[in-house]
Amino acid sequence: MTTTVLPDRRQRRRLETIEEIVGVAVEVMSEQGVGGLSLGEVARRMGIRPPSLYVYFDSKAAVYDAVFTRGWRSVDDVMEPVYADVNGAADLTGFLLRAGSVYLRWTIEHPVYAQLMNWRPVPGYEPSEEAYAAAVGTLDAGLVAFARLVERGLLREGLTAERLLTAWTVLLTGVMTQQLANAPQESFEHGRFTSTLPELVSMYAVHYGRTAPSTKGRR
Amino acid sequence: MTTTVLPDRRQRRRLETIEEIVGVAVEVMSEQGVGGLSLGEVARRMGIRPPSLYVYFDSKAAVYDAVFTRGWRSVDDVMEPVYADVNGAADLTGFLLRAGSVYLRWTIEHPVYAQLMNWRPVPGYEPSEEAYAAAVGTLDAGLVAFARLVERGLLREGLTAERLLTAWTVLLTGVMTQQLANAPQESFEHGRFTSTLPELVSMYAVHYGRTAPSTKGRR
DNA sequence: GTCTATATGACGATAGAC
DNA sequence: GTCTATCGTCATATAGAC
Repeated sequence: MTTTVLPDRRQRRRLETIEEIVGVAVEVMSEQGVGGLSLGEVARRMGIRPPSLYVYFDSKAAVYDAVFTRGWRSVDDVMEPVYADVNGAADLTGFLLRAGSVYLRWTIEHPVYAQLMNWRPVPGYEPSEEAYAAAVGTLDAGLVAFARLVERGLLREGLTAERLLTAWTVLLTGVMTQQLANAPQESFEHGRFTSTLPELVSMYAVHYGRTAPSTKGRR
Repeated sequence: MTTTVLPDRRQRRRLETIEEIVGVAVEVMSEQGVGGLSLGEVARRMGIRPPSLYVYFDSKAAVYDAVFTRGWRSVDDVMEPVYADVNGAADLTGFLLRAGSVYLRWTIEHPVYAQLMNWRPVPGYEPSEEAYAAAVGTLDAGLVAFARLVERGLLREGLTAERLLTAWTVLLTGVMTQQLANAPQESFEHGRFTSTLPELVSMYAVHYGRTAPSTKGRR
């Protein structure tokens, strides 16, 4: 009884350790910079020796891959309820405002993840094929949502969903990059760049929406 | 005669060496990543020993500062003729298209500079006050140009030049970041993100311009 | 202004005992 | 799965001779 340990329990423990490593790694990156991750420092904070980390990750790049993948999965999680509403959204502006807010808030509150996912802050590292697939998946979900907006007649016809989404992501990436690079300590609510979102949404909606979203003059 | 070396000549030689160091440093960064700069590698390529570099730069951060400063000065140089035309520009769209093209082309053709200037790719480095002043100067020149556009009636009144410029830089930063992070090898002309510039300019001009820029229907 | 020599310290990763 | 020991490499920066 005391000697028989279920394999499941072992496995669970192992997964917990992996998650702890990832969490501590993100913590180190938030203090030292994304490119300043050191496995020695991670081990030190966990109270173990550096070689023990290699039981769970083959290399430092594998740790970055884990952070990269978890980042995109986490974005999936916060965007999913937003995209689920794409059929019920009354107007384009409201939908984009919500989608943009949720995404941007996530990036401001997870700056380490956002930088690793959207910039190239780590010399010599680029995501593995598997890790990259997570990013593609998130983009695909966005594509589906935008295609639905076109179908519903909220977005201009004659343009591909890809093109509409590209312009949209350019806007969001611009806000995120400016905010994280120039005023990273500001909150999502009070950020000098994040607070331009409503105006950018309006700009986007006027240009790419099927009808002007809040025009009084109809004939 | 042979023994008397003019101080001017010494000084000139010294400045040349400094520029060579900066140039080789940028070369190394373009191969190893912006955060992967190594002074040993710079010395190796110059055929000198690492300690000799410290005659010209006090620290590695000073080299980064030099690159950072030269980057903004170089942007000043390419933008100056564009801004000089702000009084002669016929329409908003044309002016913004030219300004955006010149700026974005520069960032795509100087990716190392652009990343150092606009992202935070180097753990532990942030620009010194003097270096930062160069960035502020470039921004100020943009502010002056945008204020002039407001005065000339090409941009909407009732908004500060700051706000108009912020929205504009968000657009450009979004394009730059997406292009450099996701498809850095593509040229300015054929980049999948840089090629959206005309559309973004149109979007911006419709929203922030005083009159719709290319509307056929007038009554 | 260049060099040699060195201080000083990290880092990622592996071998192999327990 | 943890450890000790270590390999091999590289880094920034300084002291002091020439």
